[in-house]
Amino acid sequence: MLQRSVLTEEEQAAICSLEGREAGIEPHRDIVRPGEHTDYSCLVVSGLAARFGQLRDGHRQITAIHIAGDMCDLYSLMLPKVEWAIQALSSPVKILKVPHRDLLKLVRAYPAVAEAFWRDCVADGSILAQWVVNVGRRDARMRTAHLLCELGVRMERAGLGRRDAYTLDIVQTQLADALGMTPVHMNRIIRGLREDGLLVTRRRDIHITDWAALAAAGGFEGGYLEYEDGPHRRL
Amino acid sequence: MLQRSVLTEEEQAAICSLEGREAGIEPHRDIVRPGEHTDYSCLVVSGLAARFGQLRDGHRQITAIHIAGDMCDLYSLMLPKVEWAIQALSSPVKILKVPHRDLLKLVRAYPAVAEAFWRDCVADGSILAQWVVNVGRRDARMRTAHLLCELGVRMERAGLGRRDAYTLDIVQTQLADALGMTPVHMNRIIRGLREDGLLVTRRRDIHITDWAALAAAGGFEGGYLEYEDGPHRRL
DNA sequence: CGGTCTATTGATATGTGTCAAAACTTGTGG
DNA sequence: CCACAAGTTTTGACACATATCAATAGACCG
Repeated sequence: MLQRSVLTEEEQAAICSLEGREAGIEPHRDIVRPGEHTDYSCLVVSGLAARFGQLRDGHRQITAIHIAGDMCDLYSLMLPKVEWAIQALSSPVKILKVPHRDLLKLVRAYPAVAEAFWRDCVADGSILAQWVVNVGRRDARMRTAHLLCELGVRMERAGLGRRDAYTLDIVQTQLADALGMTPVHMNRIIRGLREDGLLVTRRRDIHITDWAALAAAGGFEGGYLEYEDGPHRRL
Repeated sequence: MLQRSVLTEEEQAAICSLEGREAGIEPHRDIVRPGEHTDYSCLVVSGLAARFGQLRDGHRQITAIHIAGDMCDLYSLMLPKVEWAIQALSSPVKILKVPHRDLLKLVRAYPAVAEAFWRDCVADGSILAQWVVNVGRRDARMRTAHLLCELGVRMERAGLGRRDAYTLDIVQTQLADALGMTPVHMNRIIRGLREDGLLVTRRRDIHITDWAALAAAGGFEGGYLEYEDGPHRRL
């Protein structure tokens, strides 16, 4: 988040001085449960977390994938009653629970920090809007390519690998849940991408052998992930 | 937006004193163009506006429908480079363009106003997350029912009608663009809902004759549209 | 009263879901 | 180090929802 905003040293120090309770969450275990009032937000320290909605029949749709360094559930600071679940994905996830009380004290003391957090929520919303486009108007192959590109760019930016070579600790069924399709179909799509020489997977490692081709196959334009400084960031 | 947050009279007055340039936008005309840096956000005064993303092949996906009273493109206050378009829907739309400069001055003078705007962005994100679920995991009929329920609740809350009887100045093709489907299929789905006695349409008026049934058909649970006061809204 | 949108309908094509089973991994305990 | 269990990936055959193409009918507007 700190990359997205311009903050003074004092403000950065204030953020870093936040204390929280560390917790390790087992795969498939809830970090946040829907319908609850939460009084903390979580920083993902390591691993992957996913936010998702669930239908009565049990089908689930992942609405966000959070990587290390993401503040997940920052939304709840403004709307404490959450309507979704957040779970650890495949591996144990380490999170830091930061009480809302401390966060609010911080944002009220430093308006620029409030704006940084606010900007973070907006960035999350921009990705969400892309996901709507993805799921609504792209076919399975495009969707998959698009998501893999998005995750690559985000991973690289977070210092977790290169955009064309990163580790995604996630299972095909979960990928399918993020892309609104069936695990079976997910598998066939991935096979197709591999057969076309766009990517190689080994274990949980993704190696995009032809970035340009994958980006083209997904209609990926990374603009929505850029957060260049506007002229009016600071007072 | 003012309904979602608790503000003092002074703060409310400050918001209401914002001045902007009024403008009328013809149907299908852009309010905001993608790739631009904007220096204002828009309040929708009357009519409907839609935010959408576009694919190279021309297909579009609506990612938000803004009704009168909505602040559209508030996102751009935090990320001025917008990656989407916002257009007027079927009828002329009246908007009020409020310069970012004034908005920033306001939020920096009144932290509670900043939080109110921030909360507004988060509310938009909550709807967006629901749309991902909608498009990703519900079939055409459910999706349609769900959206009609959502719009009903939002219309009612905005004082623009009743949840089961409101005017939606929108064309079937645009509804299809919001739901990620074909105009032809959209038409068949609406016919189905009518034949099942769930709703009646006349002109642009929607009359939901059996709210409970429509909500059930859409798996609609309005929780994500509720913004009850948390205990820590004010200092 | 003709022209341009919009809504409606039909026939057919296709992408994706569903069901079912086999092959492969990974981890665990003997 | 092997054997087994549980989870994951892969494959096939088939069903079904939705897209596509094409045409007609109706609404609205100048």
